[in-house]
Amino acid sequence: LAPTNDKLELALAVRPATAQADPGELALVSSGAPAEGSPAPALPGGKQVSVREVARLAQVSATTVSLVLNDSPRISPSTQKRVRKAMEQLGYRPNRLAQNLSRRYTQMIAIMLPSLSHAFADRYFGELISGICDRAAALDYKVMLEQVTPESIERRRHLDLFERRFVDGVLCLGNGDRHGFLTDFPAAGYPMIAVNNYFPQWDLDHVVCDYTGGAEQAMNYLFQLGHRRIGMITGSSRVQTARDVVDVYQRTLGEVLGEAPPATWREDGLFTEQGGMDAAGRLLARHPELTAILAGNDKMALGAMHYLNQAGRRVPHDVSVVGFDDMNDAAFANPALTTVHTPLYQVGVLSCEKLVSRIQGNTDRIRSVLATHLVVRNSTAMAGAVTPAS
Amino acid sequence: LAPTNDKLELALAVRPATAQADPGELALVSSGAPAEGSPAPALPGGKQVSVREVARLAQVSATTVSLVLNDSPRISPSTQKRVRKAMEQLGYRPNRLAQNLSRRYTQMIAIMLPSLSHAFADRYFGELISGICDRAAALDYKVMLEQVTPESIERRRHLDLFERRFVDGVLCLGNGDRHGFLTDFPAAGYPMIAVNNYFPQWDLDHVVCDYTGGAEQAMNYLFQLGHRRIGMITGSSRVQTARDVVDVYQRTLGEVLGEAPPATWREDGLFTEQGGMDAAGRLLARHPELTAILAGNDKMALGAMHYLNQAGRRVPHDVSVVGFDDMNDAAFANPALTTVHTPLYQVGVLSCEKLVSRIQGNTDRIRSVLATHLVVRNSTAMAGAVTPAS
DNA sequence: CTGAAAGCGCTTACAG
DNA sequence: CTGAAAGCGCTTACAG
Repeated sequence: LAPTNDKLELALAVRPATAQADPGELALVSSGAPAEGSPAPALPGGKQVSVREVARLAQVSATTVSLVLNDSPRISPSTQKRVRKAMEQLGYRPNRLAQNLSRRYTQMIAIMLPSLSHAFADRYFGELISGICDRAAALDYKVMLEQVTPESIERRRHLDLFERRFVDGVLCLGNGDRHGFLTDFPAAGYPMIAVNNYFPQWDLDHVVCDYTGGAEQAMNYLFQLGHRRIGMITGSSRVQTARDVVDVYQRTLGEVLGEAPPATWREDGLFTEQGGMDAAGRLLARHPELTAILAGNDKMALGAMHYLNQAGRRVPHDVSVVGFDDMNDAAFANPALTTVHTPLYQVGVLSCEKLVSRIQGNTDRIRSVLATHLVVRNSTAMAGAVTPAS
Repeated sequence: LAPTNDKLELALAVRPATAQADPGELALVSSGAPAEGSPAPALPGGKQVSVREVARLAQVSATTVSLVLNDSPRISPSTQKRVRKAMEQLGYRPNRLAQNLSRRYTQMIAIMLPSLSHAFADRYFGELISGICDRAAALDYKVMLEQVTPESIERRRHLDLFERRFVDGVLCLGNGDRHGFLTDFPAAGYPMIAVNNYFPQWDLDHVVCDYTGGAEQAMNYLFQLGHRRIGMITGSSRVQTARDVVDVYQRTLGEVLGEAPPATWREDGLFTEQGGMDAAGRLLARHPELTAILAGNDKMALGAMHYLNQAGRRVPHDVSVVGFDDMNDAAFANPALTTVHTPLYQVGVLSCEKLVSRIQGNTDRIRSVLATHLVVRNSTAMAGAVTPAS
């Protein structure tokens, strides 16, 4: 917005109490404010202008107004123009509630997440939601935010969004194997897509990042640097994509070592900074000979680095650390974090797109996988002058 | 959810294609699935059950059903019971669209933010939104997410949410002085609250953190540590709360020094990690004698620490750094960041609460300020064996 | 304490 | 190409 525009808007909207500031400009603008052509939006309490008013002014029926509103080709250009002018003149804005009630859809979708406290305070969800919202806006869908609680699931209220006609479709984020309620949506015929997780046991529509491919790149890179004693901080074992990363870790390391890596090289980090910090502590207390750590997400990686710093072990000289996700601040950690980039924003965009196409009748199965790639920064180095085997 | 529950839900919802897995359990459960008493939610395409159906079954009028639904005291306990049973039996769910159209409100609010790309990928917004959503859920309001673009403002479409009856009120986050459109809401009589910023020039309702108080604590702490040559990385100059922090910095430092600190001790960091990193670079190139830096938010502080690390200047030994916000990862930075805690989650909660009370008729002005406090961690130390004045 | 009727503001067959 | 009428599924005076 140019400053000029701002001032104009301000002047139009300013309250009497503050109107004395800068009288020159205000006078100028306010004389133009009640101009003939300017739309007069209904104040609350005042009567909303409806199709009827428009119809009267344009000398047509309400039906015709509605058809014009919906770009029906059946209306002659001349009446169309007349109707549009009337709408303009009255500042007519179609009531979406009424439209929704008549049509059979709402042009609204919901983002559904588990009610972790401070759920959105997380870049992980933030990126996904950003992508969803941007795409939804482009497709002229509105988006609702819905937190699903254990209690709401138990009472089967998670279907309310559909049953009470709030939305046409739902995008589910942050779910794991415990969330059997997800299957209720397809079972009832309601459009749903699982975002950035998938469920082999339920065969749900989903859009995910390629965690397996990313983990392979990360492990290969560590191998190339000469690392063999590699620990892992795992995320939730109830999330398939998290298990995928562990599987790759186990398989590739097993191949390189010639035998399965010991289970004690793995620790659960709960997907949090604190968890990652604690896990790193347990891991290195038990196995000081580890030269590298793969973490299931960046938050755990940052927690691990925090521990290592405090414990006086230098990253990457003593221990290399690799994260997963490439959150915005990974690049600004000390040292900057080597991590697998997951295109979460794009996952959001694509899932929104797919959901809308499903809503609009497309019945293809949705199994989208977006590529990931390793981003090498400064938290990894050659496995070097390291402690002898303990 | 207990595992048992999950399994039950799964079984109910499972598709034929996958139904062969674990036949024993499925058989058990599926025989119970079509039980008599269970509600039969309308499938899409199938007829939705309406007040009329309930009325018929309960042998009353639609009016009565509606009154029961709205807990009117005018209905006798006996018919009330009868109607409720009918609703239960039919799995009746009131259509919210129809309710909204009849009533004069929607029980929906919108969170409005500027369309920064990846807007939500930020803990700052995340905390606020979490607070808003939690409170809204408790108050039985739904929340919509709306990104406002320069284009939508120019076409005055930001009022659409009200004019087209999407929402009853709006919460505006992330705005600055350029966003004159904010005044349009109160001017049109629409409930709006500015969240975590305020606008002396427009006198809008708002809920904010006490940035001034927080900045005073931070500066006093630095003074106590012996710092005098303190640089500042500023946020946007178009945001009042950001200006408040700069004002405190200038005023208190001026008092201590006996004269205004040089303008060259300040640099703009654009509220981002990268900006903070660059600003720190410019600042210390010009003024290597600075012993401390106050940053307008944590992201800039982390950027500054990243620069200092790279430049071989140790935090806090050589340079102390103080942030603002206390984002979740501040505690896990290396070193852990000393910062001013801003209760963003609570700001979200309170603004939602105030908005709803405004919607429900309360006309008091809203000027809420929530206390902030300094959190001392490891990025600050005594101004010690430092370079002589240059 | 309960019901018949009108209305919320659109859309959609149907008829012409 | 256009309109009268019914309908979406509720709520709300109003009457009794």
